[in-house]
Amino acid sequence: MVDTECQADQVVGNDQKTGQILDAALPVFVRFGFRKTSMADIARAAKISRASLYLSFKSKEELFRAGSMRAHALTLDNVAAMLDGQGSVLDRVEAAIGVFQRELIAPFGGSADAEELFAANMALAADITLAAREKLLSMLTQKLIVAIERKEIDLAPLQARPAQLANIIVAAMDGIKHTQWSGGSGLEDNTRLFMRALKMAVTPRDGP
Amino acid sequence: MVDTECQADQVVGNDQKTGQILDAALPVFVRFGFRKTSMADIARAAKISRASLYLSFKSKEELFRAGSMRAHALTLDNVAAMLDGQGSVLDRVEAAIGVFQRELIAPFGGSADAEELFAANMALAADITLAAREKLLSMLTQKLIVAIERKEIDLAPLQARPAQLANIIVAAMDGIKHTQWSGGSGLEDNTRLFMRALKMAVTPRDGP
DNA sequence: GATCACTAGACAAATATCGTTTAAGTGTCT
DNA sequence: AGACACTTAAACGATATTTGTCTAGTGATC
Repeated sequence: MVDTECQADQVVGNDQKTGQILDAALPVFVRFGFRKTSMADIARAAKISRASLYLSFKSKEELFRAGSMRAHALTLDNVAAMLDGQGSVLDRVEAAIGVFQRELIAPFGGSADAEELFAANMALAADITLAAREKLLSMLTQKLIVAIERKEIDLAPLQARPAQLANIIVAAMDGIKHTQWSGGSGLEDNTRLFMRALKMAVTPRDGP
Repeated sequence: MVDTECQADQVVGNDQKTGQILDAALPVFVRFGFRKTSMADIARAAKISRASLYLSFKSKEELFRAGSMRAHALTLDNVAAMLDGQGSVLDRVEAAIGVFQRELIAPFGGSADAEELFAANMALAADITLAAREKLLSMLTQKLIVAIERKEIDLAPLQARPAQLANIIVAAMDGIKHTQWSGGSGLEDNTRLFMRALKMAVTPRDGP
């Protein structure tokens, strides 16, 4: 599909210059959407010339793809950090998903242009988004497996395998997100409610 | 310079349709600035066809002028209400100026596009902005005169006439505004500080 | 059925943007 | 000084978008 050779370099901080450009470009994209954001806008935000942009990225599309990739990579780092933190598995999972939501969904939250940016992302960088979702899924699954081994949670009553559980968590998160876009109460509230229910379902009972 | 015949009709609620359009258009202008806002954007926001926009406004410029006029008119109404409220003159003046700042300055606050919108406003609707400033000035002056008659304040120590005092209040507000645009602490804090100082200067002393 | 308010769509002209190229401007290293 | 890498402003043709106008409708109300 897409050549991944040069992209990996431009994701985080490998190339310092591209990183700075993307850091400046992302807020502009978030604010104006893809279509209304011009290369001149990005150049101004990054405090370099428009010509220099084309030294680092060969098109607006590639720049956007790199930006999307960077945003996803940085968020996944933070998600991983959350999963390695303190507390019970499900608390950490909840916190991790909170990070994922806040950093990749909330910024575009609700406004009309959010749709455009989301659509552009799917049109130009669907593979990146899906890959990030896969990564999130595997990280969650891994943590769940560890928790099961430590008998911190028990999936037997649910008759679910770890990957399945991780799957419905992410799916629910996604569903809640889209619900909220059509106007609802709180994005985080619904997520927490779901996690609370889940926690009750998988917590081992010491009793008979 | 500018024919004021049809403008007065389109300011507040005289023509209901134009009012609805402007209410929808103003946030779009505030968000994207004049240049990046297209007639299609406004039509979408107002939930009417692009063609219909031209039935109410003969150009994007005229629509913007009408929008600017409406914003100023509505704000001046609120300012007048504040000036007719409770409390001492200077408290009411402070509150009124707070309204003026919040509704006409803060929305465009600080961001890079604010400059563009402000510049567009001055290029296309300078007369409206200046007229609003005149109106504000005369309203303040009127209230100060009444307060002086009631011996609520005393301008003699300052050796200032009411119009002069109103003038420096508005001028200071303007200066504070521009200072804050270059990044500072609080717009309202500085305004309040100024008003506090002013209050001490004009409050009559009962003593010897 | 006539009238009214509105709309979708097409249209030329004006404007904006994209991506490329050129020539010149930086500063650094030898 | 000269070679060098890096950046830039300016200009370019090629598209793409926006503006403002116009026509041929649609649907509701009288």
